[in-house]
Amino acid sequence: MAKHRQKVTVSDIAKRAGVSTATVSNSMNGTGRVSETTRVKVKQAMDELGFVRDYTAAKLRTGRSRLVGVLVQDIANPFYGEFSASFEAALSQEGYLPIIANIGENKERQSAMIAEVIAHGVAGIIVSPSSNTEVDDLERAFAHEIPVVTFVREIENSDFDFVGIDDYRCGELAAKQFLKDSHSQFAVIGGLESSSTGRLRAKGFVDTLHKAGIPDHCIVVKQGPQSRGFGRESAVDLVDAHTTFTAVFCHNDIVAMGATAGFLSRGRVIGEDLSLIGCDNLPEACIWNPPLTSVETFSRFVGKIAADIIISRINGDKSKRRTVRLKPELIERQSTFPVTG
Amino acid sequence: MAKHRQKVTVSDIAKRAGVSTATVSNSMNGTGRVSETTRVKVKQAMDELGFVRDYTAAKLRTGRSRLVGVLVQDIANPFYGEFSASFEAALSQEGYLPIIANIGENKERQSAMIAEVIAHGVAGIIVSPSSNTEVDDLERAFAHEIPVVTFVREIENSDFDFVGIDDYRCGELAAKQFLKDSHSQFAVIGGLESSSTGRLRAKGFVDTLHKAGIPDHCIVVKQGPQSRGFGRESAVDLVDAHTTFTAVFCHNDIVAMGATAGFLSRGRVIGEDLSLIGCDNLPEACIWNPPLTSVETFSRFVGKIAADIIISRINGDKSKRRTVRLKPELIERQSTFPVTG
DNA sequence: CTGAAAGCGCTTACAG
DNA sequence: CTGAAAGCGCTTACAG
Repeated sequence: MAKHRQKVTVSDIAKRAGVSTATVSNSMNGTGRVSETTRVKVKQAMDELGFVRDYTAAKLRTGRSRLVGVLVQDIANPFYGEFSASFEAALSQEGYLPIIANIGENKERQSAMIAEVIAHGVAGIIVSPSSNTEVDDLERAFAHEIPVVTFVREIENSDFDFVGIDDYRCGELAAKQFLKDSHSQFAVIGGLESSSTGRLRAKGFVDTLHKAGIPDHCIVVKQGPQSRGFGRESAVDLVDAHTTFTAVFCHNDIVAMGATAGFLSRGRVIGEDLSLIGCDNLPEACIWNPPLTSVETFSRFVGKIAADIIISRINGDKSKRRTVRLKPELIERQSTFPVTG
Repeated sequence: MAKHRQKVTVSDIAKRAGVSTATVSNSMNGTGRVSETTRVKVKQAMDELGFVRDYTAAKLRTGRSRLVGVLVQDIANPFYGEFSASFEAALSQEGYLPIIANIGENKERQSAMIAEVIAHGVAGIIVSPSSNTEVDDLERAFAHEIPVVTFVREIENSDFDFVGIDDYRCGELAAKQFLKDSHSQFAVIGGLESSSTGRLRAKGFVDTLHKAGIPDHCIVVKQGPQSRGFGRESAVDLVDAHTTFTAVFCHNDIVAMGATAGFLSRGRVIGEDLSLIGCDNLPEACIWNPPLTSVETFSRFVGKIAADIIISRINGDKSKRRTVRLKPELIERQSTFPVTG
């Protein structure tokens, strides 16, 4: 095992290579003009001494850093897992690394974590805002001139760049599938009115049913968090309350998973007694029981695009607000089926 | 929207509060002795001016930081998602934040990312090592006196703390279940010989079968990466090669998912034609088709314990190597069933 | 209990 | 193309 060595600094390299610290810095950053021979000498000195640069010192001096703050509801949700993997890949290709924090639906923690990542000197922040977030809550970053990109959930009337899915269309696609299958009584489970995704997915669903002449009393809506637990409880509650419906639209696949289990616990089998549609099309959805009909929301694209936008903002892009809304696609599987008779 | 303000520094606070910078620093860090009245004055000045401390400057001066590097194979794997959520929660409670990087099975990227997080000044590193990783590959961190904790995959004969599961026992549990169900021909899919998890899970499985008198020619082993794709391909290959077996042990649930789909594409239905056991007991496993029998590997506990260990090391704990191997538990569901006749 | 000053490791005008 | 020196925002002996 190697000895613990003293930290090797730019000035050590400078001495070893017989040049100034300025030249070492220019050489490793590709700035200024450095002759080819000097560059080689510097490189060699670095290798010999085992130099590891200190971004911390560089950040202090320049104000620039290669860290990006990532604030998500819950990294354990596979949607965010896929998102993060894709985001991290794009980021690291450009020499950046993510600092990740879970914030749930907790606005106070969101504010605290924004302050925290700023204190750590991030060059930018991407955030899937907690429900009820208003412009002011993310304001602090602007005061520090740190670019902010929102994703998945949009903050209306804000200057924040946004990348996500057309959530209204998600609900619309689900409703159209159910109408095609001749359903006439419906339930919606999950999604918070206080988040754009919750509001818009439900609205797209309900509006589309209304347009098809379905009256309000044939649609029951259970709003709530995007968790397995909420999906399960809601399913049980609906059955126990003798609510009648044959088609269930879940806010996302995690909720759908909970609901599937909840219905099963009350003897209602998805794909036989009930049709069910989720949202996100998680990789596992195709082997669920039954294989889940779900609306694809392209987590990996969202991650890639979010990375592209934040990097361009970090690099000084001052153009006006950018919003990207991907078109969702419904993937039909065996959890939905036509009503017969 | 607030004006872009100048950065507020400790010396601004000092001026505003009518004290020295030393007093401001002591006041916010709880170091030295500061009178109650002074502390209040300083706090007030910070609030008025909107002070956000700069950890970067503090790190440069003290050498201490509140960032931890997290290197995983793939954050999109729900096992690592659950792990990270739990790890981040425990970490942030102590005022630390994770920098996350995916490294896959790429040793070069692993080395590069270790250097990278060190350059970013992390206080510690936790890593689930790429296959074939040797002590030397993680050595660099020690040279910088940065504590390293390995998880999931163990590097034998190393000084690195380790937290993970008893992988040999995972294989043993799966084998015992199959034997109890009277199977006599077996397949193993996934897991690399060059990683401790791959090697030990397979070994535990095969050893247990041997002990029960099962000859080698009744066990086929398909080693490979822990991916859906490998699971799918292997399943197809096994069927196409007319290999006979009724019981399949998959390295983890992700591989099991791919294998399930692969077998299905060749007309072999898990739970009817074949018994299958996965590893990790992902939250979704209970609603798969069929509900998956899986060995629980306690991702959340692993995350919590990893956080506890790295924090104690950061805080100067110099005691000898710590290894934690959690006992796995088999959760029986409908993907396994007794052979009849 | 408080203040003045040095220094962490970089980068960057500036002068050569 | 290169070098000497200042300074980023903190913390920490040290002197009072």
